[in-house]
Amino acid sequence: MSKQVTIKQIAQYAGVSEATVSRVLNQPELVSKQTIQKVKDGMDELQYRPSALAQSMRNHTTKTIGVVISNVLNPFFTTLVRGIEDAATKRGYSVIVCNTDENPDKEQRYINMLVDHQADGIILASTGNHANYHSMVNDMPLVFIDRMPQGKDANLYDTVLVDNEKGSFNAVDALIKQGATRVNAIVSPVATTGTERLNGFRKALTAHDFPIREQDIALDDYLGKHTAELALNLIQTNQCDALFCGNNVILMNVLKVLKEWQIEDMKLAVFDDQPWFDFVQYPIISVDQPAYLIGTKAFITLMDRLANPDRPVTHDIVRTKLVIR
Amino acid sequence: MSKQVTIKQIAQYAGVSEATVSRVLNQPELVSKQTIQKVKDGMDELQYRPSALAQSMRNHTTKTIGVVISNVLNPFFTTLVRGIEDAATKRGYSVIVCNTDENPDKEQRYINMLVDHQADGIILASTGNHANYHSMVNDMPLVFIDRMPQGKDANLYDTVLVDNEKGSFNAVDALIKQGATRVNAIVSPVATTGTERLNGFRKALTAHDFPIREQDIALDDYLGKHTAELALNLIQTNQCDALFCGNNVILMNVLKVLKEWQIEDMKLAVFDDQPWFDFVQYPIISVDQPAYLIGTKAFITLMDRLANPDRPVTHDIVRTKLVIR
DNA sequence: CGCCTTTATGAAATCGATTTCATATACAAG
DNA sequence: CTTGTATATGAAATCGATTTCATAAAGGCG
Repeated sequence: MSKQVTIKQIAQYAGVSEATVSRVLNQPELVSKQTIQKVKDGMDELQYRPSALAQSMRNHTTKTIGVVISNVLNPFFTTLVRGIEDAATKRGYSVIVCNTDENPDKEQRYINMLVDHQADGIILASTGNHANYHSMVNDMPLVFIDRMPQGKDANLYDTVLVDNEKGSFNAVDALIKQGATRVNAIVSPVATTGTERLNGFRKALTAHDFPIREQDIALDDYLGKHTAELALNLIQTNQCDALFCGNNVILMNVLKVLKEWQIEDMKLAVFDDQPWFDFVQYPIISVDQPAYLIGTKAFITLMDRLANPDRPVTHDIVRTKLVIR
Repeated sequence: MSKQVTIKQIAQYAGVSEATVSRVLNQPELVSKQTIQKVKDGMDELQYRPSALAQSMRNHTTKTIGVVISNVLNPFFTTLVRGIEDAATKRGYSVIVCNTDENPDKEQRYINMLVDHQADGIILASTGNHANYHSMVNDMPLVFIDRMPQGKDANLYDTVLVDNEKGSFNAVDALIKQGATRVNAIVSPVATTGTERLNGFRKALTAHDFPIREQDIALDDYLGKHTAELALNLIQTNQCDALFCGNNVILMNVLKVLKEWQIEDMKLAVFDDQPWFDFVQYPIISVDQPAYLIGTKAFITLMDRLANPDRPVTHDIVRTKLVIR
């Protein structure tokens, strides 16, 4: 702080103007060999590092992007974030991560913050409750991940999503093929993913001529406060022998119930895969989403958009993989 | 980008100087009621948001901190980061997360980047290979977490750590009390934590009059490429009946080996606790670190330091909790 | 009514870079 | 020796805010 070395001091040291110092960094071909040397000596001597702040100010680019997700504690998002960060770092970008906890107000605040900081773009797993993103971000590029954007601006933006319906279909289909006779579901109604996963669930039942009973479906709240209760209710009143969980958080809560009530016989399927599923006593069927890949793809999409703001909107759907245990 | 509304336009709209607009935001008591109203109308009308960049430039504070950890994919660090972010958000700070993958060069680059961006401070889980942090960060406040700083600058900085030795001691002690007759260990030699955890392991053995055999100890590399191999080797050649794992990543790899080789009888203990340990067929003994708390404490320590740069260095050690299953 | 203090405001400097425009020197061609 | 063209450099404007300093108007007091 006190010791911040500026371009001015380098100029002074080398006996040249600030413009020349700047040129040494940005267009050295315009500067004579000897001057370059003098300036570089000064930079080494004084340990000069240009202020990224001042550069951003002048250049109108911060080399920073925002990532707005619901929660880094969810390993799906963590992996996704890591994918983004690795890609970003390679291209000299920094990443600011924001957790919305599925709270639209928080999402709003974070987006404002990112706009204020002039992030070059935002990658967003939307809570889905903002009608008008465009007015919020003011031409800043936005890439939607994981959840479909909603509202009238929806088709203005690039997306990188997974095929929730198909993934869920496959998982439930596998449950039934493994002999399940009554499959229940717990999904989170947050954003678009819950609905789509439920559609897959329904279609799989139908494909096997199973009746669709609404009491076989429970809608979880995001925070998971009542998941255990809901699960227990399904299990006890419906006597189901298989449960489809809409995400890894739900599965975790279901496992708690099973353990607590010592329920040994239950077929489980879940959207999203985690390494530790291998070690659980139940043979968990899971839909593996390429979270890391979604991250890198989203970043690349964002870069493309920055390079070419007027190119047509892209909608990328990445493939899921069914894991049967 | 194109539409960025500046203070100038508000000034124009309200027919006042830029200084006055700025005062409306920062010292409204100096401005007359009517003028405030005019200016605020302008802000609403044009949807003005001050450029955080320009403010940072002028105020020499970015309201941004850096968090440098080895890997967000490690749930311990994720939880820690979440603790930091929640605390930071409450105080209006943004967080930039950086993954070093235990690579000192990456650490170096990220710290440089944060210095360039004039972060207000850094929270750092050091790889431990930098002799001279002070020359790198140039008076920027630094809080070390998880790992002890090393080198000659070590005692210049605030720390928030856990008692690795005691935690490990308790875990190994518990293994033995559960009947283990030969306990082996796999730890990561990265940073200071590995050594400390190993010390705890040794002391526990000694306390029970167990001999300490060096072939009972394996040093893992961080990336975990050879963990499985090492584990298998310990198990097969030493015929151990209990394994102490230095962190959750190591445990995961050990579980893979046990599963692959269908080894059912193995007592396990691990430093760090994860929710899913509850569902694994082995009754895992774990040392629960309050990761979230470490995060919030680190952030608060950083804020204290910023508020009072000359206050004495603090060394906070948070308590671990033994979880026996 | 003249002087002094408050109150309200603006002009200009500043933060640390980049870039445009002007200028000075060196060298080549006529 | 003059003119023209590269080549190398600096002065000043700029990015969008904040703050100091100066000043003008308004109000209080003897």
